[in-house]
Amino acid sequence: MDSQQKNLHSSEMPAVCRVCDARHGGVCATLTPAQLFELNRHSTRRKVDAGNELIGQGESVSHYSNILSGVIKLSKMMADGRQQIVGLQFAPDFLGRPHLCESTMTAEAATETEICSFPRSLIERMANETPGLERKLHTQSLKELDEAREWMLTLGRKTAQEKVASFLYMIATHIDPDHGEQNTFDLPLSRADIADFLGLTIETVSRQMTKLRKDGVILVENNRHVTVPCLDRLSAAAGND
Amino acid sequence: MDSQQKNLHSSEMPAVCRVCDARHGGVCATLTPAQLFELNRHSTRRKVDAGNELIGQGESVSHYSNILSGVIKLSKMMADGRQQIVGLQFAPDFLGRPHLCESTMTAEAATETEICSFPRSLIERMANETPGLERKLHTQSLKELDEAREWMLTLGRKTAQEKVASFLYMIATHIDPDHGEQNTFDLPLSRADIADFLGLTIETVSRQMTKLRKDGVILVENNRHVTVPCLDRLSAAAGND
DNA sequence: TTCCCAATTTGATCGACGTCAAAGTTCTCG
DNA sequence: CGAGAACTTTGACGTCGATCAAATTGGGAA
Repeated sequence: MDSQQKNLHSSEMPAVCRVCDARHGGVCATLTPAQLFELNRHSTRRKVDAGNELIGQGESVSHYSNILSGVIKLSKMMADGRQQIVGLQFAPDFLGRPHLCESTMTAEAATETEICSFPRSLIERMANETPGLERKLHTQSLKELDEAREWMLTLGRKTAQEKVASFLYMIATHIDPDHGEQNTFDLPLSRADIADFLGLTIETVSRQMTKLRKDGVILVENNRHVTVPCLDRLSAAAGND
Repeated sequence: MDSQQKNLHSSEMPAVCRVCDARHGGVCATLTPAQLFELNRHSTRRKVDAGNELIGQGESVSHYSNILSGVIKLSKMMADGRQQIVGLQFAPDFLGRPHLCESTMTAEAATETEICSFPRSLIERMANETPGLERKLHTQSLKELDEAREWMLTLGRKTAQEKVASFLYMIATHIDPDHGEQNTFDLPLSRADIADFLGLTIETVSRQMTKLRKDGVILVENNRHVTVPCLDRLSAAAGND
C-alpha cells in the first residue's frame, strides 16, 4: 500500500523533479505533486559558470532559485569597493530573501553551478497556502542566521591563523569528501574570495595557508586541492577549544 | 460595527495584554484573543537588572520571551574567554531560537529590561496552528539575518573609526530619540560591551569616541549620553558612502 | 609542447590597533 | 558628603596583518 502510494506519487511528479536533488532537503520536499507541477511549469533550470552574477546588490528580485549543485557566494560591497562575503550557499539551499523585493547583496556563482529558478510571486503565494513551505524557509533562514553569527565571532575575535583554519574546517565539513578515509576536497573559492570572506588580504591568507601546510595540519596540491589528515588538529587550529 | 468588533476584541483580551507594547509589532499581534488567554495563563512578566543572564551558552531552553522594554545582548564566547556580541535586541523583539532546544549563545540584559516569558512548547504548538505566528517569527529571523550580515561587513572590512561610528549610527536609529529636534540618547552598552560588539578593545573604542567628539560629529555627557547634531555626518563617518 | 596570463607565494616595510600602565572620572553606598 | 570601586580616558610602546613589490607557479590556448 505504501509502495503503491509512492508509485502513484512519483508518477504524478514532473519528470525533472523526480530525479532532482532539491526534492531531498530542498524546499520542494514540502510541496504536493500538484504544486510541483505548477511550480515546474514556471521554472527554468540552467547552468551558471563560476564568476557569473545571479543577483546584484540593490537590484529588484523577480526570481528565487534552488541550488542544485555548486557553491554560491553572497557578498556586500561598500561604496569604495571594499567587499565582504557574508554567506556561502550549497546545494540544495534555497536562494533568495523571502518577503523582500530588493536585494541587499550580490549573489555570485563561486563554482560552476546549476540552479532551478521560479517567479518570486509564485513562491510567496505557495508559502501562504502551505505552512510546511513557510516553515521550511524559516528553518533555512535560522540556519543561515546561526552561520552568520558564528562568522561574526570569527571575524571579530579570531586571529588570521584561526580564521583561515576556521574557513577550511567549515568547507571540510560542508563538502562531501571524495573518499571516506581522509578528508580531501577542492576549495570552492579563490584566495581572493577567501580573503573577502575572512576580512583579510590575499597575502595574509596565502601566508597562513603556507603555515598550516608547514605545520602539517593540511596538505595542498595545485593550490585548490586540500587534504586534512586530522580534522581535530584543524579544529584546534581554528580555535574551537 | 468595526468599533464594536474592536471593543469585543479588547474586552476578550487578557488585561495585561491590553496595555502591553508587544501587542503592537510583537509576536502576540498575530494571536487570537483565545490564544492570548491561553498564552497569558502560562506566561510570567518580570524585570531583569542590567548584567543579568537570561540564557547561557549551551544551556537547554525551556522558555521564550517577548522583550517589553530595554536592550538584550546576544553573545558568543570562545573557550579562552574571547567574546563577541552577535546581536542586540530591542522591544518588542521576540527572544529565542525557534526549532532548537539548545542555545548557542548567551542572552544577557544590557540595560534594565522587562520581559514576558512563556513555555517553549506552547509557542511551538501555536506556531504550528497559526500560520501568522510562524510567519511573524520568520520575519523577525530574516530581520536578524539582515542585521547580522550588515555587521559582518562592519567587522570584516571597516576601520576602528568606522566601526564605532557605525555602532553609534545604529543605536541612534534604533532608540527613540528623547527630543524630536536633535538626536540624543543614552548608550545601552558600556565601552567594554561596545568593544565586544565591534571586535575591538576598550581602549580603541574610547580613543575613537574621543576623536569623533573632537571632530564635532558627536557630543558626549557623562560617558553614556550622546548627542548627534547631524546624522548624515555620523553616517559618513560610518563609511555608508 | 611552449607561451602567456592570471593566480599565488614570498619578502620587506609600514601603520593601525592591541597591550601594558597610569591617571582621571563617575557612580555607589555608607 | 566622602571614600572606594568601577569605568573611562590617555600615553608609550609592541605586534599582527596590510601594503607595496617582485618572484614563482599553474592552467589554458595555439
